[in-house]
Amino acid sequence: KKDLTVLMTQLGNHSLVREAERLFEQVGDADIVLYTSLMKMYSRSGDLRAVERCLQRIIAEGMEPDLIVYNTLIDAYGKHGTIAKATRAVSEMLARGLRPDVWTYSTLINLYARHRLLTKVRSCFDEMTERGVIPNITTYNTLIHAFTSSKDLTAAEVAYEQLQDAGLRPNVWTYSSMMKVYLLKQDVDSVRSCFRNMLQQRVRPNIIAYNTLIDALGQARLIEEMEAALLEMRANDVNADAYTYTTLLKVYASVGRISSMEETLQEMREQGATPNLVTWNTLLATYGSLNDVDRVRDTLAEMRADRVRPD
RNA sequence: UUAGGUACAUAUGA
Repeated sequence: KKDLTVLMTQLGNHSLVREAERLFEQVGDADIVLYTSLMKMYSRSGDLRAVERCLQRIIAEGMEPDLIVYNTLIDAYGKHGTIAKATRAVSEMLARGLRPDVWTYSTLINLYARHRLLTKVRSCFDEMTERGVIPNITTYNTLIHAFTSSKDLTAAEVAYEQLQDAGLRPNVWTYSSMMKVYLLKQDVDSVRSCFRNMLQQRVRPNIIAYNTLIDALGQARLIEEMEAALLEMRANDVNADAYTYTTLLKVYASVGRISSMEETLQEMREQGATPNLVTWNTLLATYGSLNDVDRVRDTLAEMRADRVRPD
């Protein structure tokens, strides 16, 4: 039961969801924790109706939905539903005497950010602090991302300062987010120093931090340094993923190094990374911009042979 | 059982 609980929170893949459902029914006496992870699984697979059914079942079986159940529900509405539904879930939660916590507010901030409602993002943060709920590092990371996606890079930098003033320590998510901010400002020096700062603070860069660094160096046309970063990443036992390779393909294409791009695609397959839709689109766009119709045709055929559906 | 459940970051084109 414990294992299934953990497993389900990591699933979103449709065939595995069906498998997990079977196991769930076999377990029988599901508790609220198992139900919550089932909700998250459905949320990840985008099945909002199934998420709602979980809540109904929890109630039908005489259990009291707790704060975590509602936080999961609100997040599901934020990702796949409407703000109105999320707001209703908050009211329902309050009616049950549950108090929104730092997770609830961070979820709501993220929800408003996804809907590009920057004013609501700010008012939600203010409401949180007024009610004595202390923002944590994830709250600030969410804010930084919210400001970044609405192109208010200055606000993102202010939030970064504020989190440190509040005595919080940036984590790898924070550093990656700030590297993206500097990348968008085309300030590769700041990207580099942010990465170094992360190392200095003994925060271990993960694949996302490296990918962001590689993208920034590539966009600055610092090809040698980008390749050095890739080597350093591997030396630290971080394996390149589809994002890494797609970024490399894009960078080589942008500097007209088509053969390097093709070698990289080859290497990608040798390393067992699977080209995805974005990878194929990047290749198609490259050959398309070169008016290389034959290559476009070949690439499209390869893509289909790989069972990737063009969008 | 001092166990298991919820929020945040990276690549393409429109």
